[in-house]
Amino acid sequence: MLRGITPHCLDKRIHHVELRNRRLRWPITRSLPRYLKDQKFIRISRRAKYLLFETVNGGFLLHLGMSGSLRVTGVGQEFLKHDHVEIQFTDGKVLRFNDPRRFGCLLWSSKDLSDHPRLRGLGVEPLTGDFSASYLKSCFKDRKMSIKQALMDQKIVVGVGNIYVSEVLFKCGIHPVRRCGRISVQRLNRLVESVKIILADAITSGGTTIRDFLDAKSKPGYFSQQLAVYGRENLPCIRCKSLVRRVVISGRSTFYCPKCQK
DNA sequence: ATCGCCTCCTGCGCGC
DNA sequence: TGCGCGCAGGAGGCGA
Repeated sequence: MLRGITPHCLDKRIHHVELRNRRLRWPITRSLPRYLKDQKFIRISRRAKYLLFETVNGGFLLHLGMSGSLRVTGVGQEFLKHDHVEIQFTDGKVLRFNDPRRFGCLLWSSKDLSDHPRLRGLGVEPLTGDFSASYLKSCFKDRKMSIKQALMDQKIVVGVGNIYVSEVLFKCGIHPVRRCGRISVQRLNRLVESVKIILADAITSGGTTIRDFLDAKSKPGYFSQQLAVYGRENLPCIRCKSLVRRVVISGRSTFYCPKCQK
């Protein structure tokens, strides 16, 4: 994602910004076109599920929600349904933000973006050394919530969504309703390993490649045929053939094998 | 402090 | 064939 966008947008003069629909999760500031005109993005980075676009005078956080996507195309190309923002560069390229469900957001701030309230208090990045069994042990100490909820808590670790949490817990053999504070360090080690493998896998197989950004609509980054348990209620577990169960935890479907996961 | 539940929105798949 | 309903997801925010 980041690598696909950056070469087309970094250090390019912004010629014009078109706001076609401001009503996302939070309204996009009306002033965005004025703020960005004649500026350049001097840094484009990522934190958790946010992309950070910075100019010398401020910048914005962009969250894709679950249905959002970014495209790089040429000026004058036909708009797609749900293209909400277009940023035109002086070289004739444009960046478009499309989000059918409008769960995403674009938040302008004139202050240091890394200090933004939306980023404050976020947990560690899962694919770094900060995410470890000892880290989880300290987070989970005296906590009663289920391991499923704990893994999806962005204040603990970022990037684990509802689909992948089922996959992770299946892979390491932990029951989704198990209390997080009552898991041995040995099992936490397996859990950490599973998170890293599942997420790295997801990025490789479903993550958007650089090529996808040029005039192609990118699809959500997961493919149901590669999911081991998610969505497989009453189908045989791929490991032991027991029937996969579905439970609702904090309002979200959760899938697990009653025999493989304890 | 911590946790459970509701909410936003659109597209899709299902059943009638 | 067509319509309408219910569900799916990330994460803030509120009430208990």
